[in-house]
Amino acid sequence: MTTLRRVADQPTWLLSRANARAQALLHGAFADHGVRGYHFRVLAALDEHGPASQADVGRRAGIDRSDVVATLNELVGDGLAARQPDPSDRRRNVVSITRTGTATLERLQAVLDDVQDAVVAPLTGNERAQLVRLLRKLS
Amino acid sequence: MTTLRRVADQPTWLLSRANARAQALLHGAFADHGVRGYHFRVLAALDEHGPASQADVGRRAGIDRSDVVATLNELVGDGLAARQPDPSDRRRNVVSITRTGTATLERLQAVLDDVQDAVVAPLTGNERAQLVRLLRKLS
DNA sequence: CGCATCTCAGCGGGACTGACATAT
DNA sequence: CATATGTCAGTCTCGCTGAGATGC
Repeated sequence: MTTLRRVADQPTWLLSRANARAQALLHGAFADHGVRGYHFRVLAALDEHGPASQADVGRRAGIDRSDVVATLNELVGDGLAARQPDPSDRRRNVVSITRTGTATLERLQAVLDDVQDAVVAPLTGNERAQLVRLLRKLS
Repeated sequence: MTTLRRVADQPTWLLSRANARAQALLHGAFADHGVRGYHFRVLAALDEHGPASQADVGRRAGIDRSDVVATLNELVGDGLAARQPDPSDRRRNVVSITRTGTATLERLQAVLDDVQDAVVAPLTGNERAQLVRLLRKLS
């Protein structure tokens, strides 16, 4: 009856489905630790690249500047990150991760690792490497 | 300074990034035609599997049954789908796609095809097949 | 001047929850 | 009785837009 391709076979659908499952797992796991994906991403960006302006944090974490503000408000409020005016450019804040933030990040990374394992569980080692390689080419 | 793995190399992040890009393209393209993803998914499910109850439509399209209600309200309002009580089970509605709905679906499928091509453009033919195969194993 | 940064308010899609009435 | 269906109201994350104030 149809001349259409099966939706369930199409790349964007598969991408969306797989992502929805992974995100659902992550949301639940992160929620147990009182954080959202944005929190982890910002902390990870700060840990990876060191202190930076909010705009740079946003670029590195793939988060809009306006969302970085709210996320940072919460992280600073929880003592996981620090925000100080940049003396060399008074438009900017220098954002850095605190010791508490690093400790939290390590716990969150362990949580993420578990989720990763669950997500890619159906794949062999070779397939996992292949998947990462292919997805990297799409980003 | 960090003992953490680079976020940008992790499967769920790559999945999320690739999906975000694809969804952004889809949102824009579908918006130009006045529809959202849910509309397309429901129409495609009806076209693929034929008339069904709302609960079945939701299962086939991967949409929660409460969201199916709102989506169907809009599709029926636009004359793209029809909703009739099921005489053999008075809890159910029998939902079907209209001729107008089929015509719209075909246009939307063409829109989707263009997006698919753009999304997987960085990949070779073999890589695209591989990606689909791997993503299917994750769903 | 143009441009970047930070902030605030708000929007909209998508996924989900809880509850309820009705019917099987 | 338990279960399935349709409906309604509401929540949450995420991604995004627009505007404004400040400083480069």
